[in-house]
Amino acid sequence: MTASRALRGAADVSEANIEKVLRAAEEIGYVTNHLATSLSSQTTNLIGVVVPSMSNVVFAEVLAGISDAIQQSGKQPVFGISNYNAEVEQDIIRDMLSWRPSGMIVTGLEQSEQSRKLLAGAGIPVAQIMDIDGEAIDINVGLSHADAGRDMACALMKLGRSKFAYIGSALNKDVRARKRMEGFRAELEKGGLSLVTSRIDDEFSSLPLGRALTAELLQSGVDVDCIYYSNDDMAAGGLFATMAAGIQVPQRLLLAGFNGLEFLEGLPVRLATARSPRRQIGKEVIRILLEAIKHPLAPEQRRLVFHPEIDLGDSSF
Amino acid sequence: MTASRALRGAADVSEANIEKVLRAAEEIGYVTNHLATSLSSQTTNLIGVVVPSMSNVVFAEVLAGISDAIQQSGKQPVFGISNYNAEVEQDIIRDMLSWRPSGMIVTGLEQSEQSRKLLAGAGIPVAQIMDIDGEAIDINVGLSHADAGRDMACALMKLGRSKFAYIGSALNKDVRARKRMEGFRAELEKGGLSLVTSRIDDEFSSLPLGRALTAELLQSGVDVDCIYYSNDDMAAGGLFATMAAGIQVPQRLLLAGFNGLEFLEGLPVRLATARSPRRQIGKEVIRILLEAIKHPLAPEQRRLVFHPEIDLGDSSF
DNA sequence: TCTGGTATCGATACCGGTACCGATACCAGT
DNA sequence: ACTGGTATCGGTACCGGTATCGATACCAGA
Repeated sequence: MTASRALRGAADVSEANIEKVLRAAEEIGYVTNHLATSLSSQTTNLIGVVVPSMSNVVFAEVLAGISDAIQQSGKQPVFGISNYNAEVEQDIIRDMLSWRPSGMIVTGLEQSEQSRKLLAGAGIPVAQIMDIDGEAIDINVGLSHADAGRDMACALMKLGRSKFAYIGSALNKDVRARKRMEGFRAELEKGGLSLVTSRIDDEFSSLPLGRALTAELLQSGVDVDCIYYSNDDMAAGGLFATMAAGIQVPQRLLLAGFNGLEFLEGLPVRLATARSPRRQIGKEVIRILLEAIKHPLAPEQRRLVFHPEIDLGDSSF
Repeated sequence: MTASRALRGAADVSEANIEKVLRAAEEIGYVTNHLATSLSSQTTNLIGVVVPSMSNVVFAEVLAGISDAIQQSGKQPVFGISNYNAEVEQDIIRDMLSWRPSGMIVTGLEQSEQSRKLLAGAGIPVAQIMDIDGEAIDINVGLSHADAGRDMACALMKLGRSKFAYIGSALNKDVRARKRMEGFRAELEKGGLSLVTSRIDDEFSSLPLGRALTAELLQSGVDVDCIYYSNDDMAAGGLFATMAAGIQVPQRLLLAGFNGLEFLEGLPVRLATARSPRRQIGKEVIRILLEAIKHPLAPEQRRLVFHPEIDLGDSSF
């Protein structure tokens, strides 16, 4: 017991003994067994985090935000990747819960029925991030993607654009991209307009895919003056398709994406986009979750909504 | 005990009892306590994985490869991010070991003395990935970055280029980029050449940074016909700087990067690069590690070297 | 000298599983 | 009836810590 206390820096141990224990620990290369610690104390320092993908910079940055914010707290994040698959997600959640984490963070609001039940019944704070269009289990930090789509449509119409196309990918998997598209379309219709055409692929979004779909659309000869993309990667690909086709962006054709990724700033043309507060979401969800671990939170403290700022880039005039 | 056996699907339990136990478990929402399981059985299904960054697509893809390959095995990866900081890495390693994982994967060969001691003394298989230029603790899967730099220099000289510049960033942190640069320079010198100029920044590599450094170099008026970048992101940024300056790539100025990232395929010009086998490294290190967990491996089985293939893109003629 | 307070220490019972091994039931063979 | 094998089950110790609480030593004050 004295050794245990000494190692944990607890009170009620004499200096001499602390010294002795630490030296002995050093000597034998002692490493705490967290399994025993956690089992015995009935608490862990684990925070489970489930995201759909890591190749996507957006989630990489959310995780970075989480990593940073969690540093001081003594907690440790454990990451899982669901590959946009609800069943995989459910397995990951079940597995994470079996380690008795002190909190959970999952992406989006669309978990399987079983996942929701597991999370709700775990007796720990659960945060759903990125999206707020739907009903949350407990804590909810994110933005309205439907609104993001609407806002962009609104801004683009204000710039005088009227012949819109949409280019996206994997909408069946990426719920949030779909919500943006639907919001975008709804707003167009409110303005008396509608999508002239669209291209939607099953693959995941990427720069080359954006380029290919855009090239195809341009070749089809349809007359459009603005393309809304599922995200920045796709839009950047679109830019290169227009460059190859000799089309002036944004003068003749305005391209708009979503996320406000850093690499946009290096492109030949500054495309329109909306900045998603990725790092901030990571940071804030940790702050709220850590509080919730300490004591129950009021409903209004369990929800944090961000409003992404639209950046029209070179398209602003 | 019967319940324990039934839940684990072990032998020696009657059908009737299995049924009964499973139903009861379902009813009370039983979730295994992995802490207890692991403490008792003295083994875990955890594999610790430490990478320097996740925003970098390269590591995201390595992790994806690891995730995929590990699926069937019943093991579970636990990721940690060191932010290119050896002290942070050491803390992460110590913390991971305290969970008694059955294997560890760390990035690169340059760990702190203490980290190496911890890993070597953990009594589990340890794999170091990405880099092979140095001495490994146990298992080593990767490529020679020094060779990658040399090979690229060799290929570029063969194309008749002679006035070389280097543009890179954060070389003090990114050891592998530095090794490429050094290999590149060594090979130039072997060919009787040397770097005309170079630009090295302290920030992490990014497309905008590559663009800025390249623009600066171009403005300085130094006469070069080829720039070697620390990686593809930087090179892509360089491409946009040359486009803005009206310089023909690759005819007048050849740009070369490293990694062979997917997004290069969407750019207006196909830059020179060398494909790093990122997913494969992830896949193979898991294969080897899982074997090593089962039984000790001979030295030659503990080392796997990849040879990145050079792709000159549009520069090939 | 006795009492009570403070600082320090250690015995013991868990935490929730699994390994190990002995117990039990049942059946076939002799 | 007895023996031995097989299938199934459960008691007990233990994994490596921590919580709890009582024991001990020492000192100041009455």
